[in-house]
Amino acid sequence: MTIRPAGAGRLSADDWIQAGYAILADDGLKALKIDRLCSRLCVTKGSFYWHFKDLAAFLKAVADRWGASRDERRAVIAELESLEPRERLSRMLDQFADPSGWALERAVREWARTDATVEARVAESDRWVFRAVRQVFVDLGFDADEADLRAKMLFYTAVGFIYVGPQGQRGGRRQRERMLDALTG
Amino acid sequence: MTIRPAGAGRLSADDWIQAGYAILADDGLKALKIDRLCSRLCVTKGSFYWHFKDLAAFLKAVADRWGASRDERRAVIAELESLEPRERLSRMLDQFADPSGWALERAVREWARTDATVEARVAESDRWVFRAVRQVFVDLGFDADEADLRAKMLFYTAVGFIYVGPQGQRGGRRQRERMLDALTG
DNA sequence: ACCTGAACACCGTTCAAGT
DNA sequence: ACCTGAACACCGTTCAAGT
Repeated sequence: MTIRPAGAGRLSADDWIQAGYAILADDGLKALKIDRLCSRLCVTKGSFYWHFKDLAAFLKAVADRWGASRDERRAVIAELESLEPRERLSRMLDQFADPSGWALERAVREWARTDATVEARVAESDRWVFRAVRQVFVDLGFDADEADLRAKMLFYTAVGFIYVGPQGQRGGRRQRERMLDALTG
Repeated sequence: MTIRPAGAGRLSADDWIQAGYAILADDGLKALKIDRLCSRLCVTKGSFYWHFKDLAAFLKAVADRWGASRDERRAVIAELESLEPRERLSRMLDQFADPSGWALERAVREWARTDATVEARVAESDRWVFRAVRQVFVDLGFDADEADLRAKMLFYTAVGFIYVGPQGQRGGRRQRERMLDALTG
């Protein structure tokens, strides 16, 4: 939230991870260099190596943190279980429609292409979310095949949207609801 | 297609670009280093700098080549115009369902996140394809709003699939056709 | 405990010299 | 025309020394 002013006390590992998140979201994995982190945090490289063994350890810490934030989102979605299916779907989609995490999400998926650990985390998160979406369609009374198909359409649409960004007319929440109506009707 | 055997004559700029494609698809943009290209082609760095001004010029050449291959695909899709809409959609989706280009497609989209030129090319390609898909739904008799919505669902589903890979049961062509039936019905 | 500053290895880049 | 091989600048890494 607040940017650490230059010379405002010592840093924690957390400060480095936050800065890593920001660089990742702004300019992607390629830009995530120690020098860049240092200039952002107004310290020299030695400081980095006091907090982290090496770049790989730092990146692992960043990935762990991302995994933790995914676990939080999973908990939020799990709590929707008590809602009726159509409403549950609506709330799930709200989670994805928030653009504030898209840049980071893309960056992490990009990262996953060249890092097996990150890839495994992303894949596990995808599987969990997909199953939750499929379950909604099962709860709506569709048979296994039909639920699978409809869950795919919705899930891939959401991921695809994060990558491509808005196309065509401005849709917004209204169009999202119409899409859900089409998929659940 | 064929790998250039070590010591088999001199290289062309084209050989470098091919090697670049392969590295990009295999291990992403981060792995696209001059040293890596050289060891793949069995030459030293000086050779690279005879063919290309610098790394940026090489990357531009690779991007141009990708743009050219997109123009070819665009032409293929444009030629489908004479087909009836439902069949046209089926053929379009066949273009996307071929996994052989997915790794490169992801790599180029990843690249686009940190390169404005590549980003512009990808965005233009996306716009063109999206409009072609939307036109099919218009031709099927849907009004502008409905065609826009259905085109989004199909387009984002295709892009999302390329990123996430198969989820749930094995779908294949049969499930693709069922999805098209659902979207066009 | 946390950081500086200088040192060293690696990859992008240059260039004179080779065939 | 096309390539080698050695040189140099940059960023990841180390470490003795500072507060």
